[in-house]
Parts: sequence; structure tokens; C-alpha cells
Amino acid sequence: MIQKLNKFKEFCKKNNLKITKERLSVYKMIQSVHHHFSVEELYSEIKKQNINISISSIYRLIPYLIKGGFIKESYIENRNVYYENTSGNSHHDHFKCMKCGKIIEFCEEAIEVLQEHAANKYNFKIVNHQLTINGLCSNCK
Amino acid sequence: MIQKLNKFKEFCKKNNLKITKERLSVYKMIQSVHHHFSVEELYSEIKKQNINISISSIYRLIPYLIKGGFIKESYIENRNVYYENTSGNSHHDHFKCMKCGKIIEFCEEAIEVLQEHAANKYNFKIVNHQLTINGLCSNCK
DNA sequence: GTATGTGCAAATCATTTGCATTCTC
DNA sequence: GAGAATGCAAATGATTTGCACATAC
Repeated sequence: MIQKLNKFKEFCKKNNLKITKERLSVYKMIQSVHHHFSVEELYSEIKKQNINISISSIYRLIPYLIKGGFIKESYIENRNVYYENTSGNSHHDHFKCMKCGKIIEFCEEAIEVLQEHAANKYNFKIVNHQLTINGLCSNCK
Repeated sequence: MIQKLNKFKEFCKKNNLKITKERLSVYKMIQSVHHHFSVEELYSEIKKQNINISISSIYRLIPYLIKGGFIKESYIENRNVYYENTSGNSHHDHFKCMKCGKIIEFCEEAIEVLQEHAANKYNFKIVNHQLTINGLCSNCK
């Protein structure tokens, strides 16, 4: 935990970002949220703890958190962008039920291998990917 | 061509949608656009042909076109949703260069097979999917 | 002390909606 | 002729930005 916090502090220093209580509170919240979150959700969670912060500060921090590899864009629902903590359990993709809206995570190791294969053909260097499979979940189909 | 147009007309009838010149002009434009398009782009293309239409009418038609399987959401760039004509060449996925923004289409048949495999495990019925691989293209890496 | 970060309120911008008018069937 | 579709202008809602004040280093 402390190690992670230090990693974040290091990152700030390297990028000439000042370590402020606002930034720390966002970072800590991201570590404690176990699934996907939108900026709006982060904001209200932090507010619940009576910590003062403006939503603009969160928006301003997000690009740095992505750049530093702390979070990544996970999927987009309606017009809301959802992020996820990258340090969580390994990579996964999503099934999204078109009827009830449920999001199911899954992991299929072999898909990643094929992606590498495709990327090589195009001389493309993969950084990350997003795969969302739309359809009907077991309850709705 | 005519066959396709008839397919659209059939669809309208089945769904109690009136066949208007606005809807036809949108449909025709979608058939003639060969790659990805946003609503804004569709709108300006149609305008270029001196056809009168309001952008709201396009927005109102999009959900039906998706429901009817004529187009599908392809990817989201910044805050713009891009669609593609589903009747075009077979399914493909996208590489997106994080530096220059270039979008490269690719197709890796075997990935689809693995998706089916994963879906079976979860008793999930696949309708479609979106896979975007982010990274660096050959010029930028 | 200076440059950077913050909160706030106003601006953006894609998309949606209300409503009066105009069409399709 | 009735109900649906359209265009327009105004509303929405997530995100961004300008600016005066506060803070980190």
C-alpha cells in the first residue's frame, strides 16, 4: 500500500506535479475502489468522506493517472467513461448485456496472443486494448 | 443497390416508421460512405448535396439503423461516436495509434473463434463486438 | 517567492428534447 | 385526417477552461 503511494509520489516528482492533498485523495480512492468507476463516482465517493475537492481537479488529474499507468480507460457506457485500476487483477475484457446492461468481466488469455500476432503483421506496437462483446447474458437470452 | 433500399423500406414498414425523404437520404448516404462516419460528418455530406435535413433527424434515425442492423457503432474518438455500414466488407477490428491518431483496420478470424469460446463459458450470446487495440503505428513507434 | 494547483462559475460541444408545423399513409 | 416526422431553438450533461486565490517546494 505504502509502496504504491510512493510510486505515485515518485511519478509526480518526475513529471513536475506537486503532491497535493487533492491528488492524494483521488489516488487513494482509486486504490480502494475495486471495480470500474466514472469520474462522477470517484467524486461522490471522495465527498462522502468529507474530503473537499472539486470535480475539475479530478478531471485534470485523470490524464496523468493514465499516462502513469495507474488507471486505464475501461469502457464507455452511454456517454460516461469508466476507468479501472490497472494494478488490480490481471487484464480482462467485458461482456455487456444489451438488454439488462450488466457488465461481465472475462479473461481469455489466448485472445491476447492473437492480438500480438495481428499487430506484428502491421508492424504495430500494442500498448493496451479494449474488447467489449455485446449480446445477451444468461438471464436475458 | 435497389435491393438494399427495399430492405430498408421493409424495415421501416415493419417498425411503423414512415418512409420520408430525410430518412431515405440518410440511408443512401450511409451506403455510399465507405468508411467510418460520425453523425456530424453524415450531416455535412448530405448538406453538400443540397439536401435539406436537420441534424436532429439524423440523430433520431441512428438508433433504428442500429436496431435494423444497417450500421453499428464502430469506435469512439474523443467525444465523437463513429459508426460503420455493416453491409460493407466483413467484420474488422481497429488499431489506433496513440500518437498520430491513425486508425488501421485489421481482421483476425481466429479471435472471433476464441470469443465464441469465452462466451460459451459464461452462457453469453454474442451479437457483436468492438475491439480496439491502442499503441503505436509503424511510423510513430 | 514563484510556479503550479485549486475551486468556482462560465463555456463547450455532442446529443436530446419540446413544440409548432409539415408530411406520410 | 390522424398520428408520426421534421426543423428549430432551447435544454441537457459530461467535460473543459479562465481566472482569482491558495499552496507546494
